[in-house]
Amino acid sequence: MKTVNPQKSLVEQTYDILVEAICVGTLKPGERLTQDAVAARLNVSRQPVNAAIGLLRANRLVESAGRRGVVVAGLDPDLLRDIYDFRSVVEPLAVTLAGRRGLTEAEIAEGRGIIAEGWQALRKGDEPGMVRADVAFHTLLYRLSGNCVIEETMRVYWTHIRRAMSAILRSRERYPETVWDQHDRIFAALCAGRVEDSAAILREHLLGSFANIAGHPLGPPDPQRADG
Amino acid sequence: MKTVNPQKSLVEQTYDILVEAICVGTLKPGERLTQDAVAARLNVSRQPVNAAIGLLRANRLVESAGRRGVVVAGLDPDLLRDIYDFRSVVEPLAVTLAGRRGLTEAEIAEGRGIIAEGWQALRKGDEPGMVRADVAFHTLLYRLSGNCVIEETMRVYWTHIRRAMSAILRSRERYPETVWDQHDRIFAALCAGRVEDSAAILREHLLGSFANIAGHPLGPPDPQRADG
DNA sequence: CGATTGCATTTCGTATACGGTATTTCATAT
DNA sequence: ATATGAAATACCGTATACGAAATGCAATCG
Repeated sequence: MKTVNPQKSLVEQTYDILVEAICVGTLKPGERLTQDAVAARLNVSRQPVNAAIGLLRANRLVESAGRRGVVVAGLDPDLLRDIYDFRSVVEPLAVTLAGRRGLTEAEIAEGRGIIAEGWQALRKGDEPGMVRADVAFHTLLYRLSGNCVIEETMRVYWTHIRRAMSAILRSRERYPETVWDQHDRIFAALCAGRVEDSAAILREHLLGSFANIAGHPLGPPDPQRADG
Repeated sequence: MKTVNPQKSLVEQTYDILVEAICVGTLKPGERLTQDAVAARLNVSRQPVNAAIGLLRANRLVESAGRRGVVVAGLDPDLLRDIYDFRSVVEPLAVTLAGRRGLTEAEIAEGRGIIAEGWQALRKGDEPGMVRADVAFHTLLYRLSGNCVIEETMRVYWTHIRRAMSAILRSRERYPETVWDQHDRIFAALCAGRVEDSAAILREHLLGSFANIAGHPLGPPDPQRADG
């Protein structure tokens, strides 16, 4: 029979809701959040909201506004550059470690499934689907590395990457069509044991992804437009 | 004139106290912590303790024990291996970025000061001093990189590295005498602009540091000895 | 003697209250 | 019109209370 699903705490639920709203753009950069307002909106008390906002602050998704709540952090080009510099060494390490430990048949199948979903989303022009598959693909690489530090560190920073991706897609820019070809080749090389090839293609992929993001004006938002 | 030092919140103070106790070994692996006990000990209410323990849990310094509080995490050899694998790519990136942006005279002086303190601590056999200087040296590299992702990520993991260092020193193992020679050479090469040399010495340094840690039995503690 | 069940205790999540601090608004003086 | 001071308001940190959930232990049954 089915097992009982453990309930997420109110803190976790609150955090997830706010992260999602920030990533998809429902909560815009510069928008102010107070604990009372969020608590009223989500029909909980201030205590779990305080804890969730503490996590958002720690993950740099919001910034303190003195004793006037917090504001949703802007898309910071400097932070994104730091994240991509970071990725440029961490993700090749991830595929190196993954190649070293080898992939199981199930893991190979899982990777191919994610890539198939990415291709399908590209065919359909399903941009949110492409973002989801993109996240799933890179998260898989971290998991395959078997290195929990890579996995946990990147989980935090992917919220920022997702925000940038969503912002770019909202401005009607196209999702680069080379992405899934590159994902395909990265994974194929990894499965074939050609780890250095895989790492090289990954570095190229990251350079391209960052060039796409850097070429898009994500500068600090006009505060007057916070209510836009 | 001097600026007013803003008071640290009770949450921050509680977290710092607990981290310090875990790092220096006052709180031992396997030791159980409940919110009521910590609150009574520190003379605060449970609320800031709950928040601080949440951060400790997120930083893997404690582990949940169901509805029986948390336990201080053991020194996990797998986690330390993951951290050192991670460092092996992140720290060379840090010196690469530092070399790219160049060092100011003040930064060069600061680095030399830290290294001098390290040598002095070595001469005096001041092991806590050596650990502090070690932390300060690597933290300086992260800061010099100008990459906030490196800086913040490594800040978390250095609590684990410090724990391992403290455990090794408590077992009367000697602090490797090559450490400060290597720090000296890493920094000298960086200051001279020989970034690849600096990165190469750093990698060698990390291999040695990890070999030192890996060679020391840090395995999961005997739970019966939690009260030791 | 081992397994099961019921009950008491411990612990935590979260709601609410209170006080302090920072910020904003308004009134007054120049 | 501008500056300044006082008052009001908004917000957050933290204390406390309450209820739910998990755990441990003892009694009972097979």
